[in-house]
Amino acid sequence: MPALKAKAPKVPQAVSRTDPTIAPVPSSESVYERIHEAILDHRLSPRTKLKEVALAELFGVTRSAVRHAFARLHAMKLIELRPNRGAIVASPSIAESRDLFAARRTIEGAIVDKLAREVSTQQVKELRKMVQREDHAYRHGEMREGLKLSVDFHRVIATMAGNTVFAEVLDQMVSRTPLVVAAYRDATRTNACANREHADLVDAIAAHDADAAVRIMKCHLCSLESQLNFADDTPANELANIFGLDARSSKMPPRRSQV
Amino acid sequence: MPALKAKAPKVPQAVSRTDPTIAPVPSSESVYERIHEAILDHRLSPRTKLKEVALAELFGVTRSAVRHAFARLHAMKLIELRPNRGAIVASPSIAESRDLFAARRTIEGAIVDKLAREVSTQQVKELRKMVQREDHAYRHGEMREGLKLSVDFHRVIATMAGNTVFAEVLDQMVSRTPLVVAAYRDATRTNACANREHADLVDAIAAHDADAAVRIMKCHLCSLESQLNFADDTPANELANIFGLDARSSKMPPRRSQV
DNA sequence: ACGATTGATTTTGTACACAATATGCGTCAA
DNA sequence: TTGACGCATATTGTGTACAAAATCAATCGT
Repeated sequence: MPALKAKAPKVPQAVSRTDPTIAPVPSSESVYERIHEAILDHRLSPRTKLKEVALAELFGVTRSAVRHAFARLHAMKLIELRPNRGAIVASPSIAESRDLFAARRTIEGAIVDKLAREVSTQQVKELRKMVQREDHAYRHGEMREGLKLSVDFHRVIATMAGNTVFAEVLDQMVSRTPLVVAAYRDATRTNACANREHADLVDAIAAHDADAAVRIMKCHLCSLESQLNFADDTPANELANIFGLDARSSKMPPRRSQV
Repeated sequence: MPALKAKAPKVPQAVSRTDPTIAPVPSSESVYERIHEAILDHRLSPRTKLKEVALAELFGVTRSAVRHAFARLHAMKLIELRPNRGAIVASPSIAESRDLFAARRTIEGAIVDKLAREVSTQQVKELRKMVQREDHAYRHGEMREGLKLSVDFHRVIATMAGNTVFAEVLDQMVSRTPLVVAAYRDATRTNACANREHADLVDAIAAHDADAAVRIMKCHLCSLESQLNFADDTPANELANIFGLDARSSKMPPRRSQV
């Protein structure tokens, strides 16, 4: 099995590190980003096991790099780190998901309130451009790109509001939301991330109407949450609930796609 | 110098790990906790350099353990990790400090609002006990213990409110606050962490008066913030401001106590 | 035939060695 | 005396080897 790894123990450093023109970034950074992105656009489902060696070989880095990336992903609450049992992508519970949306409502409410009062015309222009690009993506059926832009929209608003602490906190929450959606998406409903609401929000912000902006933002988040199915009335889960055990661990075959 | 470290390369694992009665916890955990506590009660000042080997020897662990602890402390924004230049305890900027307090006001506002509506008599009893212990500590001049209890009070309130996402986020913010205080404490003012305000807050919560509770909490945080000195009109800092450089790095001798 | 047990294999945890980088000091020239 | 340069030292970064633990499979006993 370990057939393609036999070299002299010295000169372990890749030459690219010494050549400043090729790769000046620590290798764990790219691993972090790639996993982060994969989780964001639903290529990695909740509960998927993340094996260190498999990922290391896949990305052409060492296990240490993967491990560093894991530490950061865990800090962002995107993966779970089970002692001696490795990492799996996080699977937020129903309660946690609800808490997340509740927290987003109050934090993003505060953010748009602040932004609506202080926004510059330049910023409004940028926001309109973002909504337009998002709209374009959805119209052309580029769901993945649309989702990314839609997530970025929330991040940009948080950054524009100018409170770095809020922006950091919200970044984590926004990153976690796709996991919630992946876990509880209602298959019967279309999840088109209501682009119209983003446009309305920008209008309210542009008009410096803080109250309206807050209302629209909270409404937007509620509408997102309402598209999810927290009922979970499959037999397996009812049993799990009855005996007070963890729900998703005993689902059908919960897509333990090994990578 | 490396006089007391010469043993066979095998059997590197400490025996305590194999003996379940002694130390079942990963060694990095204790390092994390000890540094965290030291930052919390001002034994470690902002900008203090944290050397890996020194800490490893001090705590009797390996460099790896210290490194893991650093990763977590960085995720909590308690230390800064400068590539190739090691770790220093974080020194929040003035803007960041203001943002932190602003964020705490809206988040803790939301938390007490929720708690005031749902609190149980049992929880009220527990809160009263906490205020009492805090009061006791301050009356007996145990400032360090009082500070710890005062911080815990905010954490307990967040936990009681029952939103885990808020509780986690607030935990980070509460942990960062002592750093802000350490950096900008006004020497001329007494920083007795107004115990009276905690008692009033519990009264409002017990009375299910959400509006009053929110008002008192925000007022409490404003009062904390107002005890700080963000003016920073020392000559050194004026120069630093004029040239757009970081303020605290050029202060007198900013206590670079090496540990 | 079913469940428990043991051994082989896989997978994670951690110490350590060495490389890369930064820091501090002494020297030298202007 | 001041500033720049270069060497010696100190400190951090990372790959790798080995140990501990978990997982899986086959066997055995009931």
